[in-house]
Amino acid sequence: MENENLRGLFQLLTRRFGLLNKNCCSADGIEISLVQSHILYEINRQNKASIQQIAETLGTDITTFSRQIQSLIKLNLVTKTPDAEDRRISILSLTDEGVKINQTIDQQMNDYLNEIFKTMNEFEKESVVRSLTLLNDRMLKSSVCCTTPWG
Amino acid sequence: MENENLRGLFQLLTRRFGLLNKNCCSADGIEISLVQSHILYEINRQNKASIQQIAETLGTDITTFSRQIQSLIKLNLVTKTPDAEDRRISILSLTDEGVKINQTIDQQMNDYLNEIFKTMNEFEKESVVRSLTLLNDRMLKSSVCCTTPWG
DNA sequence: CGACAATACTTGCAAATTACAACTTTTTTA
DNA sequence: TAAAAAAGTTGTAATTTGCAAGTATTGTCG
Repeated sequence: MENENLRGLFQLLTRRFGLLNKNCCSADGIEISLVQSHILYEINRQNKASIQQIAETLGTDITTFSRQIQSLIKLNLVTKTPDAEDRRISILSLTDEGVKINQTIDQQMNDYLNEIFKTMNEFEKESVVRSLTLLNDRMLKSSVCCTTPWG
Repeated sequence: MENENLRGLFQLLTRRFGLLNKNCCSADGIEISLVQSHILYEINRQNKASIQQIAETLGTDITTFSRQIQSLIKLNLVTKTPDAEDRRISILSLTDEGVKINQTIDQQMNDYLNEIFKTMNEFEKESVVRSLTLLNDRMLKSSVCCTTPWG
């Protein structure tokens, strides 16, 4: 069990999910990129997070991220609020429009994924969900590489 | 079981794997990008594939891909051979150096992943591997979106 | 207190990445 | 055999990205 081709499994899975994400996710007439959808997702997931926090979570250079946020603000999907206690910090949040787009994408992705899961029986489905959850948990806790204080 | 947050599971998993991939994979003094590592991986996986086949598999525009291949040829990691039967087609393959780099990255990624899997017991491990395999299979066969004739 | 370092973010600039249009070459079709 | 189609390549322009250097605010320490 030590010499599985784990990389291959992950590589294919992430690529297929990436393709799904890439082709399938615009909403309400607004076309946003894969990167932008990740940002919206993460702003929503981490409540009241700063620019730096989200940038680190996504593994993006902060200067790049700063500009990405500027774009999303122009699209009226994100807002920046100065932190009350430390005015250097900008707290990010989604606008109503941003929330809506994020939900729409969520819905679409879940629909697609459910479509795939429909080909499995209840036992397989449950096992897959449990496995992905477990993996996420262990990768989060791993000190190997690639984790930030904000998961 | 219908309203799982499947998207969230996939989003986190693929991001974490992406970070792993991003930070952890250069080899033999050659720094290659994430995109390049995917290309090497895929050229190796699909034997004797054409430029178009790999480009489609990876969901990359063919003009972009053409230039990516040019870069990899300059790095002496990939070669292009005209197809004997149809001279419009270029068959891609890895050079010895390319094979070596790909193997090194494989090794590194598998080491990291094994490190993560070490925190699981044998039953969990097996269940996760089986789940990922099943998922890959079903996504490959899915007509929903995002599959090419070459998987 | 006050200078100096550190932190959070932003902008200048240059390089890398990407994609559409238009092109060449070769093969297929009718 | 002429026209259409397919596989790649290049021109060009827009977008994305990251390092260096900047501003503004906060923390530190003599």
